[in-house]
Amino acid sequence: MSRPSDFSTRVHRVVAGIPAGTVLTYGEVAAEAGSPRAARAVGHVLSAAGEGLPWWRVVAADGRLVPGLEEEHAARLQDEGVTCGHGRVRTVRRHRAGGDR
DNA sequence: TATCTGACGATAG
DNA sequence: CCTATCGCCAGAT
Repeated sequence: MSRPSDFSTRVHRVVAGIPAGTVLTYGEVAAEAGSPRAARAVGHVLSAAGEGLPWWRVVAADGRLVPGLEEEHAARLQDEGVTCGHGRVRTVRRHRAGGDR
């Protein structure tokens, strides 16, 4: 069957598996998808993704939110328990223990 | 098939 | 804080 590349499917699967209140970085998602260097490709996939995919749970490595959708992104994150500020994530509940930095 | 673009990451200045 | 550069990958034209 035609598949939109294993990557896009992998990314969709990973992002859809992110628990609420948790945020992962593009690099983390890319690594989970099978390519730790495909952070850029992940962003591309998310931009092409539609509803059903919690793209807002994916943020940049430096905590930066999506350019152009900072309001939307921040609103959704805060709705799940993530605090944001100035287009940037504040409190992050990473899927990895340890806390934030 | 080639080229450009982009919701990236890291380093350097 | 900012911009600039390199490296990486997938999608669109």
